[in-house]
Amino acid sequence: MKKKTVSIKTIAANLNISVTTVSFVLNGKAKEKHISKELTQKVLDYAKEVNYKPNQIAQSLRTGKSNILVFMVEDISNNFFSKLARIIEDIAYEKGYKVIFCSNENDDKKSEELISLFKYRQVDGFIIVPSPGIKSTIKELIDENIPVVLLDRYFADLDCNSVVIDNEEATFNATTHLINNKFKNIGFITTDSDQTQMQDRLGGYQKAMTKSGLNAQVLKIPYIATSDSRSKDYIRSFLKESKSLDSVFFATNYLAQTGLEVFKEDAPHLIHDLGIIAFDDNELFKIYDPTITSVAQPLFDISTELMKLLLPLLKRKDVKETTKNILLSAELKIRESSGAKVK
Amino acid sequence: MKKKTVSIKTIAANLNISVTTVSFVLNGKAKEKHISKELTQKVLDYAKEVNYKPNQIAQSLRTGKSNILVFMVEDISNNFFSKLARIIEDIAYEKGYKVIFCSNENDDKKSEELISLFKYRQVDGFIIVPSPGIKSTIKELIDENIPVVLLDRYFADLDCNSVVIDNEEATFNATTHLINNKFKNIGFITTDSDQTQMQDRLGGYQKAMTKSGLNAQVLKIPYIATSDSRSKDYIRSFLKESKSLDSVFFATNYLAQTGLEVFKEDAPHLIHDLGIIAFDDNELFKIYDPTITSVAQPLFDISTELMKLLLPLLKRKDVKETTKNILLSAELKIRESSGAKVK
DNA sequence: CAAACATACTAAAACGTTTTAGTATCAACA
DNA sequence: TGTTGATACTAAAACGTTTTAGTATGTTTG
Repeated sequence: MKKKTVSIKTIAANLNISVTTVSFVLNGKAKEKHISKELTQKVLDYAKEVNYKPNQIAQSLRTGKSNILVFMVEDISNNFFSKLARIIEDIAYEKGYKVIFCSNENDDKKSEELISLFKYRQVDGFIIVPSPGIKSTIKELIDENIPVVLLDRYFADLDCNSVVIDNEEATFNATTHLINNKFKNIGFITTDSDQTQMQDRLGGYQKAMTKSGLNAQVLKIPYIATSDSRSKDYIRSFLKESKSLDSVFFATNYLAQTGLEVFKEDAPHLIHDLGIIAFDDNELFKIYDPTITSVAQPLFDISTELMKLLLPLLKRKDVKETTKNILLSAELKIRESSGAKVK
Repeated sequence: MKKKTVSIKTIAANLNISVTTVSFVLNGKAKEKHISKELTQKVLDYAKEVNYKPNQIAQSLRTGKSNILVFMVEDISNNFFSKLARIIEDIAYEKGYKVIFCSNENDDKKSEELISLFKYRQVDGFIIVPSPGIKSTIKELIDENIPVVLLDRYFADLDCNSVVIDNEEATFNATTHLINNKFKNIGFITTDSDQTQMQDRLGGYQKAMTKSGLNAQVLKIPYIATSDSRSKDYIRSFLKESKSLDSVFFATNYLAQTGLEVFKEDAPHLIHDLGIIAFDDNELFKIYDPTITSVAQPLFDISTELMKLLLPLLKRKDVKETTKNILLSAELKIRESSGAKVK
């Protein structure tokens, strides 16, 4: 009935030895600390018998390590981030870390609150998709020697570990692919954001257009208008204004989704008539009609690189010694929607 | 340089009072414990000045509460679960709880490992999508007075809080909808699982078929074969064997995805010719061609009901007092794919 | 004027670990 | 014979809180 949780203390008491000895044995320091073979075995056996599990809270308090990592993204329900989360979860658990996920909605205030929250919760490390204005907060973390790796975007003039894809290369290649397929009036639909990933994506598109002597046609949707209804209106106007468009490049997965919805609602034929490329792949793109060409980020590589950066930092005394910026290439999944079916 | 973290002890020392007093004030017990207005204010002011944040690990150790909840699902990268996660995250944070997500892959061993892990990590409560064989593990949790709410499925003969949708009603209605639209040879593609949610879904389908005097045609794909390639083969055979099928009902979102892929690969016309319903909605279904009819689970209601059950338990002494089993209705999103376009 | 009560504050234990700085015993060496 | 060194073990502090059980005053009350 009164099933007391078994602690090191109870083990020590029941075996008539000190807690120190028990602790040493349980931490595998028996040899080093000159605990006899017999006693060591006795403790081990007894611990197993009573199913002893260390109280990790107590361990954390004493050691200052919580074995908890934070994975902070824009929105955990976004397919891209949840897929990453799944992979990171596996790697972390294998290494004895648990992961707390949270969504910052790309909002500075929320990001800062969450970071502060977890800092005082003594988490061991952060993987962060930073909102635009938290450079100084990130810097503080680093200065306090707390391991951080940035994901998806970074701050140009902040020396911080990061894993991002080569967005410029990706959109350059994708745009070039459209151009090679005889598309000429390629519209680029993006968000009005200063963040590196969006700037780079825009840059790659512009570079490809310029290189081919084509006219860039860009729609920047204010970030506030990400709510479906309003961004649909922006897209509608854009399509109306630039009547000559023969193809559209969506710079994020949710924009692609919204855009396809607009097509579906207003003029279904556009889905077949226009060339379409979406940034970020989706499982359903390959079974859409037409199948949708997309820029697929290497989920597995991103996750493993993130953890390859973060894990060593957790052991390190000085976090700042070496910072690395990993740049990965995205893969263009060429499907029907970018095919050579010019009007 | 030497930025010592500020603790209750340093506050007490600097103010020349006892830690007890500081603790009382900081916990809002000043009045109750007869701390004078002046001193109370002094402590409050000083704490703010030095930006004191309690060490939650220490608090947890002392109080036995971690303010951490576990949200354990089959696969956090599955759209259904990640959407739920996002909502639950918000509710939890608002109430001062953090959430650890984990994926059990519907595997008993992994589920048990994770539960054990978190139990000894002193999490305050669990939301669990249980794998088939962990009834006794769940029972142990309850017996140890640890708050648990089951999600999506449950154990028939275990008295445990749960939030599930009325799967039988949902598939009954959906199947009936197909029947009303003149479909007669309706195939039901599901997994070979004994779990309640799958049994109920099958049951609802069968009930509707029987009621209309139609012949049930069911494909049960072994759970092990959930890997794409093998389940595709099962679906292919099923379509070949039952040549007369005029419609298909997919019992899970990943089966729908796999099925649509098979159509796309083998006989694209089927997507338009067959009646199609998928269990679980997907953002892209409403922009597919044809748009796909689906059974949409009420994500918001499920999440809020889960938290409405769990939160009070966290405060309660005895978890077993009242257990509630919440049954929610799913919504049939009627779209083109189930329309009256019989061959 | 003593007992009772209210007010203002605190010492110290407790939560369950880890780790430093020991002690005690015995053998070996010189 | 006394120092050195290895072996086997432990007491107690520390991590930062919360909380129980106080103490020391001053103020009513019968």
